[in-house]
Amino acid sequence: MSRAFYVTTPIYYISGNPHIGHAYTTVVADVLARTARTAGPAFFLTGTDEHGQKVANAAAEHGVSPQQWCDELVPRWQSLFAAYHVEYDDFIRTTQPRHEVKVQRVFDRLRESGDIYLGKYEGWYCVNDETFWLESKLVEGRCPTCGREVTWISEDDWFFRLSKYRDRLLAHFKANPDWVRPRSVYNEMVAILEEGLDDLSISRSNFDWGIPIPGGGGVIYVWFDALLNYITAIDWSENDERFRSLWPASVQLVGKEIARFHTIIWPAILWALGEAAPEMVFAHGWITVDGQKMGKSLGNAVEPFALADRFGADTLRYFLLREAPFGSDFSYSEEKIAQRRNSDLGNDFGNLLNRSLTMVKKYRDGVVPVRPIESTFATRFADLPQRVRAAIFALDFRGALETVWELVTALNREIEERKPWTLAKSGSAGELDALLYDLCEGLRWLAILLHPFMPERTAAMWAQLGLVEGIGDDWNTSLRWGGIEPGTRVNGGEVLFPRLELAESTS
RNA sequence: CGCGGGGUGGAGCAGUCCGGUAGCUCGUCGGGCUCAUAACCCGAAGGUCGAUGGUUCAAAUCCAUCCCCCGCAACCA
Repeated sequence: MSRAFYVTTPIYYISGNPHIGHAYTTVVADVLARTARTAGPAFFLTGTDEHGQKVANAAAEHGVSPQQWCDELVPRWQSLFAAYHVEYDDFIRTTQPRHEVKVQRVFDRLRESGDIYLGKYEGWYCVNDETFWLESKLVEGRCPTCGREVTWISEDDWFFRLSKYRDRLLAHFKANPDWVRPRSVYNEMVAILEEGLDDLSISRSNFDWGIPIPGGGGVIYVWFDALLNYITAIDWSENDERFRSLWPASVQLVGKEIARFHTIIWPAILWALGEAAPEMVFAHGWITVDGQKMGKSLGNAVEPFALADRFGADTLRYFLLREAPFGSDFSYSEEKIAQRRNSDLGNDFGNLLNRSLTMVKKYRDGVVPVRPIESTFATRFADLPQRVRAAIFALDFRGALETVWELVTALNREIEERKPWTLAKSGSAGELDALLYDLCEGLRWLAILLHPFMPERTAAMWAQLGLVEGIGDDWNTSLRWGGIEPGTRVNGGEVLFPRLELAESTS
């Protein structure tokens, strides 16, 4: 049995509320998973990262225990994903026993094998940032990030022997130039490796909100804990058959700021355990606002729930994937969302549905006419599904959508060229039948092809076409020209993407 | 000399790795059509590809220097 397509998002650190960036990554994973499911088994994991001092602090500020804090926040993340029509297969929380026992098991095994050892950590430490600094990084003896005083710390810590894997990592990068994408991130990681690696301190003893180190001696460093979620969730060390059916992951999505954890530390940990590195780590760019990075600390984070209410989740999903090449930063603005919505979704796509169904009703009493003997569309777009799918699996979502739009444009053009209103008047019934059939069939294709991107709107469209099931079926069978049954009664209905009036722009 | 990304018609971007008519979307202007969400279709205008120098028959693309913007630097996707 071949392995399932396994895609992961980072697990989200719940020191605050979710913002649109979290929805972005998760939506991308959802599109991948939905597309993969049209070809075979797929598994989509997301979740929350709940340990560490910042969570403990946030909880303390609100007068609740860290566990209570997490329990209250997790539903917000889950409802965010629901609001964006994300269907994950599993949601892991790092405070769940299924995770904690396996993290401790990893710790024990690596301590036995010698990849985790007890050493002495000495250095300058900034309490505020929870960060150790090299003497050379300090700015006038103070923390380079927050400017506060740093203190000299000397303590016994557990270390992961990261340096041991440096040569193997470098060789892995050289041998697999596409395993980390995009290229810019790959280059950056290679540069880091070429500079050399230090062993990684993986224990913390100045706070206790974390997974206890087996045998005592503090808690496990939150990143070491968090990275392991990708294998603890799929039964590593407990159900080998299941684990082997999913690991190594097909695609692990991360933000570019955490690429080093996922492409250097993570494979090293996996190798220490005797497991394979993921097949691909893709580090995407940031959504920026006015050219500035969006984030909690800047206070310019976009509130994702109100946005979904205002524009519709599917419009946002489309916008996020269409606007920029995946991997690059892109700037966000409501004006751009509205433009995409009106132009691509309303004018081109939604209006195509509307005008086509109107004609079917007007000229053929709402019934899909007889199948034409042959259709130029059948040959012209025979390879469209493969091209779309290939682009999606290459994580070129913009390219995939542009490819789909070739069909949108072709159908609009076909109407213009063959002038059904003239055919109706001149009594060219056969020709009109053939055209209307192709339009309905083309719309059926569009609903299927766009379903991974806009699951809700395409489902509505499916119903308007008078279709009931099969929108998510295997493309190999569903995307053959001529699939819609003659005699199908179309329903029509609400305008799919009503035009949005743009806010008056004075600039 | 910390690391990295970017500067292409009015706006936003692709193209740069593997030199050889500068492409796309939006906007603007003109025309067509009337099935449709003033939507759709056709056509046009508009760029010395950040600057300078170099390599070459040929540079947005390769090399060098410089200017400007931005991100990262062990707990922000």
